[in-house]
Amino acid sequence: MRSENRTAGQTADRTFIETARRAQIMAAAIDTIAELGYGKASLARIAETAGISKGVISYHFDGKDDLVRELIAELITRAAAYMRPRIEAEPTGAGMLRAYVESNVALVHEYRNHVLATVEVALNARAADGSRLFDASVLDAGVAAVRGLLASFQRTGEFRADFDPEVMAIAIRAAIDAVLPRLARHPDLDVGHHGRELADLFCRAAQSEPGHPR
Amino acid sequence: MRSENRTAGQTADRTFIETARRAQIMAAAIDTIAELGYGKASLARIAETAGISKGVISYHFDGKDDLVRELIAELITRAAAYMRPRIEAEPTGAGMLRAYVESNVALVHEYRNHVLATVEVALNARAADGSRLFDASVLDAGVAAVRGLLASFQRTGEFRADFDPEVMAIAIRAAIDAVLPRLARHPDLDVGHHGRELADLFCRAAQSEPGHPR
Amino acid sequence: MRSENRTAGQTADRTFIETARRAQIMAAAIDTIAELGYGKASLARIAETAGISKGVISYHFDGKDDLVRELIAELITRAAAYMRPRIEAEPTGAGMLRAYVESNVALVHEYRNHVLATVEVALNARAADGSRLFDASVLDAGVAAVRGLLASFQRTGEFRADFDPEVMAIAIRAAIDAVLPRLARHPDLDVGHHGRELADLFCRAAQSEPGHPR
Amino acid sequence: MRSENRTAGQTADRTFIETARRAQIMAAAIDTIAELGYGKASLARIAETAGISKGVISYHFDGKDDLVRELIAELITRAAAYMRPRIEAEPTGAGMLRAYVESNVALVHEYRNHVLATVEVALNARAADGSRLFDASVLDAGVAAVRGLLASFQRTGEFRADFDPEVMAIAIRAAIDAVLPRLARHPDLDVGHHGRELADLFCRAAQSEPGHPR
DNA sequence: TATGAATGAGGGTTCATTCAT
DNA sequence: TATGAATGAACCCTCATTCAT
Repeated sequence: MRSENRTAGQTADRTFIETARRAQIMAAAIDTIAELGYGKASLARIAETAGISKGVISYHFDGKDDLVRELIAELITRAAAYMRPRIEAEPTGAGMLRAYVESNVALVHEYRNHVLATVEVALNARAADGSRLFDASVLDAGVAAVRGLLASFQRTGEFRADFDPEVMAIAIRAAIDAVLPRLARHPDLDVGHHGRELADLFCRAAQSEPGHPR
Repeated sequence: MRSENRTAGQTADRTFIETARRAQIMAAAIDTIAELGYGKASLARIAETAGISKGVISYHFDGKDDLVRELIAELITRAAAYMRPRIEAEPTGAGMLRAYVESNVALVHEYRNHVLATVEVALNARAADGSRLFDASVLDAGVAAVRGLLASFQRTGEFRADFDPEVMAIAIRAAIDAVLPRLARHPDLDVGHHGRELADLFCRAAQSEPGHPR
Repeated sequence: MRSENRTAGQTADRTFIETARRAQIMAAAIDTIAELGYGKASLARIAETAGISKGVISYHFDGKDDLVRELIAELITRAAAYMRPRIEAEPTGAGMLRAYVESNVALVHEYRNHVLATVEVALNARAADGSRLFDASVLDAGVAAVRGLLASFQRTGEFRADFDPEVMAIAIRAAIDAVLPRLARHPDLDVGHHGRELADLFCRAAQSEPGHPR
Repeated sequence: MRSENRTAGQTADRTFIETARRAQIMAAAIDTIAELGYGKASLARIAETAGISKGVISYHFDGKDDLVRELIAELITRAAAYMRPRIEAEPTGAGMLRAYVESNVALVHEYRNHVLATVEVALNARAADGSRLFDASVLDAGVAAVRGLLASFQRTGEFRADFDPEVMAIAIRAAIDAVLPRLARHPDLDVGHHGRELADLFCRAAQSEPGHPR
């Protein structure tokens, strides 16, 4: 019944009530971590937020690590479902890059607490020996995707050939990730404007010609 | 001898041995936090790294909060000393922007663990009630400085007028800050190249003309 | 399940086992404080006395302060239940005064350790800044009650009018409170005799007439 | 040089400067204990009050226990010097009793902090194993002195024969000791009035005849 | 004589986890 | 399934004491 005993395909075996409980607990964890940070988000507080007893969490999840692991996995799934169609609908490189940036910023806006919690977990969760519970493969994957996009349109000539796609990919991801803490402190941030400005910025930096962004 | 009793000017009152011990403890704290993260960097472990007893830290610092506060303050001091002359030596906006980015990246490279530790602390240190121990004013200050630089050269016409200097400032700071975790995982990263590429990127995005970066 | 979340009425919500544990812990605390004094009665020692782990106390009580607060509250409840009916059964002022003194002395005798612990706590418990955790309102309340009794029978003329009821009330409470440490050192003290003698003493001092004590 | 190596007679051997230091430290200890209580009066705080380093105390006294021992001893000496001549000047039993009570109350008033500190120490100072550092012999001695006074005038017939001098002695000491905490909370207490009232009270209770106090 | 420095034990508290019910 | 109960380790901090200078 604990998730450790499952392979991906077994997810469907879960009872309705168990699925609901897990969702409830994860939602509580997300909000608690988003508010208090990973370090202060004890199981006791998460349980309190969820209005359940502490033991339930241990029952449904294989410990705190398992809980946060699932939390991250779910955000990734959501992000892919949200962004991929928007990107793939674009024919040009600039369009795809713009779609990537804007849809990602929108995602951050929409799933604010979830993203916040994920970042908290990814940055802070550590095993007993101090090693990172989540290596940076998640982040690396994001960078790699962007780099691939950039590089492929460098090859078509739509993007300049004289920039390092790796460096720009890192910068793009960083700029997107920076929206979150900004948003946390300035809740009335104009997210659409911010997304468009970022897309402009990187399109202008990436495109070959004198540049007619947008 | 605790730091709480001191004003800035009193720093000089410290014994030679106390200064040495404080430096030793801070160095140990920096390395420990950089390696294990803020959450796992207990005073016990810091003391172990320093090869001293746990109580010594309490003797020289007014608790863990005081220690990390000093740690941050020192990095800021170092950063200013390192970057400011390099920036102010440049006559043009593009030069200053480039100097800002490159010197900051170089700083991150040179004081890697110190920067890592500072970021860990700034992101994670929380009070008992969950509120941030260090508000984002430090980060905001960095953003504000860059935005000021950008805006002033927008007014001179050297930089384009049609971008939001706030958004670009955020992006610049984010891109620089992203070097650190990258460096942590790829120690052989070509920092000089990375810094130049970033400078190119943002100069190209900011400058008015068809663009002749560098 | 911590007491902080309860109002007075919620006491009944407690599990049977929790009620039992709380009682056990309080009993252990009472004995430990009575034996070692407040200062030496650490949670570790109290837990040891109770034969449980230290954490259990934190589980059932909201910290040490909460534990000792409850301890005091319970003694006050017990004292009132014990003394009030005995006092109110008396028709005359001298009778009430005598009942007050004798029943209080008897109470001290019967709940020796509990009273000892309460006095230890009331006198010694301090907050981190040195301020008293329990102000003297408890003691003042006792003095005020006695003073009221004295004054009311001064008005009826049964008691002399030429003494300060405040001063005598203080003396009465002090004389009663002094029984405790005496008892601690001389366990075979004749408590009944002591109570009667004290009652005689203060009746003789208070009564108007040439005095026919008892 | 530490006091452990001294017999009573060696006190005179002390350097002038040492005597001064000891007095300074004791004064600081008295004030600190009076303000914060024994439990919170760490050597560090006492040293801070005295404006000296912590080590000095360890140098002049054989640890904290030794310091507080001296503190008590000195108060006893002072008390005897203060009260004895006043008592012995009285010819009658009632006069002596009155002188005892009033001079003792006056002493408490005059050496308020010193008495407060002594009480704190006597009540709370414990050895590592929890045993009292100061047994109650000090207090017992006070009770015994009063009991002797009462009993001797019971034999002369000046005092009634039908009260237990032990019980009354305990009550008298307790009433006097109660002045201190009262005074601590009501600094403007009329000490002279309080002392006279107490003397009246006990004289009236003790004297043989229909009672003409004083 | 006096100081600053360092220690190590013990303080209260929080926490993830386990377990019987 | 879910709960309350209990544990024990680790946390930060304070303290009396020791020691070299």
